Amino acid sequence: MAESGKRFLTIYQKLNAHFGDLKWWPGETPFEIAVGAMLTQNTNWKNAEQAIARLKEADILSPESLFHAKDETVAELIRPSGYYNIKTRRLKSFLAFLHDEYNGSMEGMFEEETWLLRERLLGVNGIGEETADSILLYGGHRKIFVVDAYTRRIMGREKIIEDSWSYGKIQRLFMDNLPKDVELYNQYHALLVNAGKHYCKKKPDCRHCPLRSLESNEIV
DNA sequence: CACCAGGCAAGTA
DNA sequence: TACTTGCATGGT
Repeated sequence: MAESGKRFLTIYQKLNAHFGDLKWWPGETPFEIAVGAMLTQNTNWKNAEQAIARLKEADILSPESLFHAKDETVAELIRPSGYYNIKTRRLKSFLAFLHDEYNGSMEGMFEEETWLLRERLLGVNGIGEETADSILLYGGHRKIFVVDAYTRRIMGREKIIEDSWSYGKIQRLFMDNLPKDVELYNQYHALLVNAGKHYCKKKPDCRHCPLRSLESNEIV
C-alpha cells in the first residue's frame, strides 16, 4: 500500500473505534439486498425498509413472485420508498435480467466474474454505479468499493477529494489506497454512511456538525 | 413553509 | 462531454 493510504486507514480507524462493527448490509438475502439497493435510491433507508417489509408481508419478495406480480401491485406496495412508478419499472428491469440471463437465480448471477457482472448490471435500467456496486459488495461479497453522497461529503470536507471528481476516480482512489479486503470495504462504506448523517449538507463549517473534523475527538 | 434522504435516466446544448 | 430535469414519499 502507498504511503498516502495511511490517511484512509486513519479515518477508518477513528470511525471504526467509535461506531464499531456495523454489520452491513441491513438485509437478509442477496436478493433482498439488491431490491433494497434500488428502493433506497435518493431516499431515506427507513422508507425503503418499509417498502421491503410490505413486499415481504404480501409474500412476493422473491425473484420469481416479484417478476410475475402486476406493476400496479408492486407500485402500491413500494409506495413508501418514493418514486414508486420509476422504481417499479427499475425492479422489473432487474427481475427480467435475472430471469432471462440466470433463470431467476442470484447464485447463478454471482457466478459471473466481478467486473463483467458489474458491466452487465450497469446495462440494466435503474442500476447505476452505486447500486451495482452495492449489489456486488454487499450481496455478492465482491471486492468493490461503494461510493455515495456521504462518501463525497465526508471526503470532500476532509479535502481529500473534489466535487467534480467522477465516481470511478473516487472509487479507484479508495481501492488504490486501502488493503484489498472485502470486509474492510464493507465496513468502511457503512461507517461513512453512519458518520455522514452528522455532517450538515449546506454549512461545511457548521459548529453543530460534531464530525466536521476527524482530527477532533468530538465524534458523536 | 423549506429542506433532506445511502440515484438514475433522459433530454438538451 | 457536461449540465438540467423529473421522479415522490416521509421526517425534521
